[in-house]
Amino acid sequence: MAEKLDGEIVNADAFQLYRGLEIISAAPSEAEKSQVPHHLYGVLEPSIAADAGNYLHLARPVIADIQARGKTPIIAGGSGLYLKFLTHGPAPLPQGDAQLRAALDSRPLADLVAELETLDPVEAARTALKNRRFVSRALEICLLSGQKASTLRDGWETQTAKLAAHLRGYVIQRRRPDLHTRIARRTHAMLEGGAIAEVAALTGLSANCEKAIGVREIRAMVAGEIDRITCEERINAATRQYAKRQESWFRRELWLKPVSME
RNA sequence: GGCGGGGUAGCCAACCGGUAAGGCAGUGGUUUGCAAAACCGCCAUUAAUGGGUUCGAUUCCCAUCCCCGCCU
Repeated sequence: MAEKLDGEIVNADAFQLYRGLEIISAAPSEAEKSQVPHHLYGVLEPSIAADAGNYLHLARPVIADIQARGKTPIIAGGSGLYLKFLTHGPAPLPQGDAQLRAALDSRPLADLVAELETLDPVEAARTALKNRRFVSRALEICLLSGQKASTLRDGWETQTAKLAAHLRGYVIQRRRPDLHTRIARRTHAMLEGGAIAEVAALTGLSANCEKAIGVREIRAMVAGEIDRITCEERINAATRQYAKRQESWFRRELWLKPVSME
């Protein structure tokens, strides 16, 4: 596609962004990368924890540069939130603060909920209060900005409707059985293709990268806690669940056209 | 062949006379700043099979089949 459109590929996968996770994140191979220009693959140290905002700062200039050269940027990847930042822009909300998060993480959820309810009842009412992440972020916005998260969000939400009309996008769809078979094949190939050595070589991972599918599973196998079969099956299961969440996410991204690969 | 233990959803598993916990997997969903994350909903009218006891059994009894352990 990139060759036909005289395009260049820009990564939109949260984990392929990192150096050292290539195998486990199924990043493009050297051969693929030499075929057509690829951007934002392996550009971050796995010790740093990037977020969607950081990604946007990285991606915008790269995309602008491609366009300035008269080429077509082709954004590829599966991190729905990152992609949405690209298409909708960032909301005027404060960036996450590691120290504050650590402090919030040490408190009981009920405590955070109570504080959010007094600080910003409107936001509390529309937040999934069982989800610590969401409660914590809402609270973080209030504490960092000194304003109500609900107010900041409302101002932005109204602008999101007008999505740039020049965007064109596709979601690849496969039937579940096929998807599951391919996942199993992919996992097997990873383990045969150096994933174990790759994980063994990783040190000082950010809490973020620690979550990459395969890291925990392969470590457990190397430590002798689980056998190879179990390791493979756990990675498969985690990948299947991830793929399902991607389907859910992209299903409501109406500008994306489904392309069935039966 | 004998003795003992056991057969509960795809897998693991609890309850054990009053009408099937939980976990995993699966499935649907939430989602603007940890997102390959975090969280939420759904998911056995049915307990190896057949018979009996009982107002009522997955739970008690009998038979059969199967599995595991020990003995021969």
